[in-house]
Amino acid sequence: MARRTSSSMQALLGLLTIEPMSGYDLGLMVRASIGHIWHESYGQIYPNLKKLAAQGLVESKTEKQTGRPDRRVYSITKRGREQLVLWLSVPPQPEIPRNEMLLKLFFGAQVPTRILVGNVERMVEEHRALLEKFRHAEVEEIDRNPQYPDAPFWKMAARFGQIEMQAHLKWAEETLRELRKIEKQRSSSKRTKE
Amino acid sequence: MARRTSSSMQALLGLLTIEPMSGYDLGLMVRASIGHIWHESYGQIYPNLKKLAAQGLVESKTEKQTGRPDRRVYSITKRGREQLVLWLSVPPQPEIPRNEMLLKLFFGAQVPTRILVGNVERMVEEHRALLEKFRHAEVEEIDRNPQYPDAPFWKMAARFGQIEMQAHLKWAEETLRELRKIEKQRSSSKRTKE
DNA sequence: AAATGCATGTAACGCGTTACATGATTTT
DNA sequence: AAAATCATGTAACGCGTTACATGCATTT
Repeated sequence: MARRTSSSMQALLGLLTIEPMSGYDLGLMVRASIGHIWHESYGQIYPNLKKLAAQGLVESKTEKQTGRPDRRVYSITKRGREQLVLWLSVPPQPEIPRNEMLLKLFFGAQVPTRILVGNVERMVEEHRALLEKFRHAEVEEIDRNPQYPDAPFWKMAARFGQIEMQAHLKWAEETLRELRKIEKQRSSSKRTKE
Repeated sequence: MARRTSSSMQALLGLLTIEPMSGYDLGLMVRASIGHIWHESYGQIYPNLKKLAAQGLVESKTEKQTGRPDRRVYSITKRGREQLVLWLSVPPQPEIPRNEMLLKLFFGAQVPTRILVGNVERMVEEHRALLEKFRHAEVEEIDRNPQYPDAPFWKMAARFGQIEMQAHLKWAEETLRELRKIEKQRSSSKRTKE
């Protein structure tokens, strides 16, 4: 049996402690606010909300809206909170690493250096954009609720993202310098061969 | 259709550029040497090697051994190398984040602080152990082949791991301080209530 | 007129892990 | 005597993505 505690459902349960939300809202949230911590696709969200409801961990009511489709808003139940605390008390399993960019760099000797340079440069751009986006979203969210009991924990998670990204950017700079050195060496060794 | 370029097979193909290896060797390698970059389980490795062989991207020969089971050693073919270069030239897709530890911290208000402290402390221990392990493995591997064309790229990948882990440890220290502050606040507010 | 946003959902499929099976040898 | 190491493999299952379906309202 492949038992894995399905952290997907627990994540949804946790997010519903913040406030009642629809599946759509949850999707927006993982995309906009906590995207650097956790991701869920809608293909996961909707079925899992149903399952949570079947287990009595959340309950839903339909909100009629004019002009747009009805919203099915979920809120966490008392039993849901109890279940969440259980899950939160289990030590998190460490990440299993699968960094495609690093792997491709690891095999870098097989391809022209400019491809690797492009990869790293693209990563830098993406990182800068993400850093902006999440810093913005988090600062807003935290400052909107100054005395909120969640605020300090959100800040810690946000800090992780910032510190990690800074480290990645530092590495990227260092690596780009190295790659350009290799590029020069290769082109000069080509010249001496001719 | 869910087409995902199955980077698992490409990873195996890439590793076979280093030297011919058996499935068992590949498993050892991802566990010991490049474990912070990439992971594969044996349940993936063996079937994927078969598929690669069926496509003519690798070829195998059986090595008889006395006393222990025969080894099926795979080597990459010319077509395999061509295929690998194609894959290496495709921009890597960014990681999809799913950090269980961070997520649990994000919901930290729901549980006693000591649980979170425990989680972070466990992470620090794991990180220190990994840092040791991989630094060791990489230094060995790189220094064993000083003039090897792969060496500079392996170094870059190794540097990534080091820089990232340092950043994580820095964050962990900072976070432990914060958590202890919160712990004190909570216990003092409990006293004033009594 | 076409595209985007709001909103919920299902089906198909691929990927990956875990567990199991086998069996000899060496270490504890 | 039991456990670990070497070595290859298969089967079952869960997780997650992608693609598709629907349909109205607003924006371009």
